Amino acid sequence: MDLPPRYNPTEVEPRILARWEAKGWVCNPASGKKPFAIVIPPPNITGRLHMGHALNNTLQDVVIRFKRMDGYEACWFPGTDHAGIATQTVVEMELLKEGKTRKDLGREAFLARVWQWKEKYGNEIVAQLKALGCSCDWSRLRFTLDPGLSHAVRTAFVQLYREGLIYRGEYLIHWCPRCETALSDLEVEHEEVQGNLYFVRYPLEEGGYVTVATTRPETMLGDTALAVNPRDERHRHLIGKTALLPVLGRRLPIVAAEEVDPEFGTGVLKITPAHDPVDFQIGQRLGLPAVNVLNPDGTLNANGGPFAGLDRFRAREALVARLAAEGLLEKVVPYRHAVGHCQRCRTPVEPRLSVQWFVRTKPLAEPALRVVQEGKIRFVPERWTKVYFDWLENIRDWCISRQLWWGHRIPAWYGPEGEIFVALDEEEARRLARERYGKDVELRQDEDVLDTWFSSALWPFSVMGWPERTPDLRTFYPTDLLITGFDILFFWVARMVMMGLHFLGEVPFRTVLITPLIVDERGQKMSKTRGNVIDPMELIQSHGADALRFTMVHISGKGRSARFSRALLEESRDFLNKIWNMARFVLANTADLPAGLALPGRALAWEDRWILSRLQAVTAAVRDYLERYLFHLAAETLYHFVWGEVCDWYLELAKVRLYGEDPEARRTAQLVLRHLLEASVRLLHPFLPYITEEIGGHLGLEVSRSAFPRPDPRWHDPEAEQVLAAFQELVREVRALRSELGLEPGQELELVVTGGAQAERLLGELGGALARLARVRARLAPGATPPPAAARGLAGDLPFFLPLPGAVDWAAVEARLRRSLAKVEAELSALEERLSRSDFRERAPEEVVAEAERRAQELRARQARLLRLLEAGR
RNA sequence: GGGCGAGUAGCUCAGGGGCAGAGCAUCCGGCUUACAUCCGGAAGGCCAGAGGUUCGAAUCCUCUCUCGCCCA
Repeated sequence: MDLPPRYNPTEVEPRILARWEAKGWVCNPASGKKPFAIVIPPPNITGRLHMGHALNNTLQDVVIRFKRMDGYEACWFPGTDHAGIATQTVVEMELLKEGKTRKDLGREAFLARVWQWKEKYGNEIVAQLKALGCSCDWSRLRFTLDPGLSHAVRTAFVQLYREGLIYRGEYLIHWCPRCETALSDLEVEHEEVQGNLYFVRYPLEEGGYVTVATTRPETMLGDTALAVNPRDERHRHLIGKTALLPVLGRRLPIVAAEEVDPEFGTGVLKITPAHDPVDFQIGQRLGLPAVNVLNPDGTLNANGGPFAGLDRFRAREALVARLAAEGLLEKVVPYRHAVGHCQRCRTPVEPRLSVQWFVRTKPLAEPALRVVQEGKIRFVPERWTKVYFDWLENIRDWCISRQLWWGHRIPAWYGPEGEIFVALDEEEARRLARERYGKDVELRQDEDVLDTWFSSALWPFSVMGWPERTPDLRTFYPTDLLITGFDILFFWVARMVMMGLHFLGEVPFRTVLITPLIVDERGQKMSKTRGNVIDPMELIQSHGADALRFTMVHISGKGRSARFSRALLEESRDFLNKIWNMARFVLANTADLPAGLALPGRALAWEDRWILSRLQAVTAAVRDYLERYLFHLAAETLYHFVWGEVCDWYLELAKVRLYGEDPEARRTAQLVLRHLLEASVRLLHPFLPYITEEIGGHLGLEVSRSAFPRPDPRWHDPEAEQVLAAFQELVREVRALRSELGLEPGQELELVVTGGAQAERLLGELGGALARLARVRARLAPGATPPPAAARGLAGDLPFFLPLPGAVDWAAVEARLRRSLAKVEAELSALEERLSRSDFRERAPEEVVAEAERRAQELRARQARLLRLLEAGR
């Protein structure tokens, strides 16, 4: 067994991964084990792994591995998302390089091209997830456009339509002129931009004019009225009069509308029902016509008059110039306002009147609110509950049709007079049409596809084969946990709850864990434009997936954002190296351990009892943290235990017996070391699957399929913990004195302990350990007086001195003693002040008072000893 | 405008009514046969500010300030 002194993840990880790949993580819904299920937030097929994925999927894998080891039928359902707009755009860009557009190819050929692209690049992210160590059941890998999932989408659509929860109609929607599709409210991001407020004069029919302020003058070509607030004294007289639209001369009635804000602009509002949501409302109410002036690509249509054919922003310039020339432009003032941008391509969106499909959300939102109120779904951290409530309480209908080609085509067919036949497939639509018309008629399927999030909303059950009542569905639905970012709380989480409840009558998951957003080390959001994006695959290649995972877990406890830095990654790498060397040490020193020896029944040393006591406490804590999804605390606990206790102390203590003369004692130390190593790799496995599996291999253990340790209260040993605490204090004091006196670190000194409760034990049973860790020959001499050349110290309740050959730097010794004294006295006086107050004694819990008294007594003893040492030195 | 989060050592952050913690950085000393990706030691804090609750507040409550975010 010849392990390199430095852990090399790039050699280990691919090897372990191949082993996992060969065996798989296939779940069996009929195993009879308690199920535990997670569905993955399906990454886009266009995507490559980013830091958010790394965080998210690491946490999911931590839970799945923990549950699997803990005896659950733990199933992690993986899959990818077709991502309508994103994917279509990527392929369109590719086509553009060949000088073609999707329209040149036609729908069928274009779709063939997208599928080709998907086959080639669409599974890259799956490979990346595997590299990260994700133990998904890859045999259950799904894609949102798979036949089964497409069937689920059509089934859901048809049912919702028949229940009246999906409708079609002409409404004002958000339109992206670049993507040339409708968008839902959520896909529009508002951004403050510097624009202008244009003050335009509208001539009145009776002579004179009124001035209207607008940020989008080009839309005035679609004006069909002006409006003022009826309570506005300044303008009330205008109501009922008629204005004339500049350039086009259209007659515009001046109407009263409560919506008009008298404070904005001049207090007169132009009404453009086809291009503004508020105007649309007013127009609907007052029966005003709506004039659409925009083509789908953002150029002005025939209604634009002389500006027809111009892009909306060019048209704006041209129109403003024309108004200025005609003396109708009163002024232009700079104005900051929020403009909606397409989430995908950042193009400013336009409100546009068009016929679209919508989901009636109120009836779906109500149950989704209730299940969270009733605690059937729990958010972690809990504060996200409120955000979820706020959105659902103010929910608006969801525009689900997209004028794209890539996606689930809307299962609606139109008859000769525009009758709608919504059906699972064309055959059923034909049947419905035949029933209606009494004969076969020409049917045309709706050209549009569904919002990608519509299929995502069905994900937790569509991956399990719904609408069939599959064994997976019966066993694993509802799933237990969903881990995702807050950015898709509305897009996805809320909608899954709505759909899950509607179609299955049960929540899709019981707990929603919301992860922070990964930002760079300066706290900046990672973005391509900022150029601060970190590629997790590059990190995996340099430091291994384990190091990345540990870093992700480390920062996962944050609130809204979590800073990633390479320094943290290196810290994780160092930890891996520490684990590796702990394993190396244990393996090398236990190679001769015969099989069949067991720990129970052996005479344990203090340090054995101590570390086993600590192990059981750590095991209990880690389990508790994992159950509560407090991953960072679990990881921190293990980090401190492995490095700070096992490696820093126990391994060093074990060396005494490993290199000693007593074969039985040596065996005991070996057995404890093996036990510790094995327990450690099991505890660490969910976080660091590769290195632990590799070490497990050397122990003859397949860690990933072994049992997660359970705490054993029989090991709980407060006495041993106390003894070791005293021991550590003594070692630290001697080391500190040695360092502060500038003594040779390696030089063996004599240590004389002159008192203290644990003294005998420490010098006797732990004498060898003391010699090794503090490099001293220790002896007990109660009441002994130190020679003039001696450094004095106090460790806990143990006064001691180190006789030194030469002169002693008394100033250094004194400084140390005085520092200790100052600390003791500060604490003591605070404690005495507290104890002297009668209300403390009366009202504080008994044990707190007792503890304070015990502590005060201890401190007084310490103080006395320090004073005596200081005095003696003079 | 409404809401949420953060403010603790030089930096990044844990902790969350009863002794103020870690890692990194700094300083001093060490290649001690698991590990220099290491080991030993030291220094470093009015826990943003002001009130309140409490025997006791970094921790709970109120307000203020600063920063970040979400929704309109």
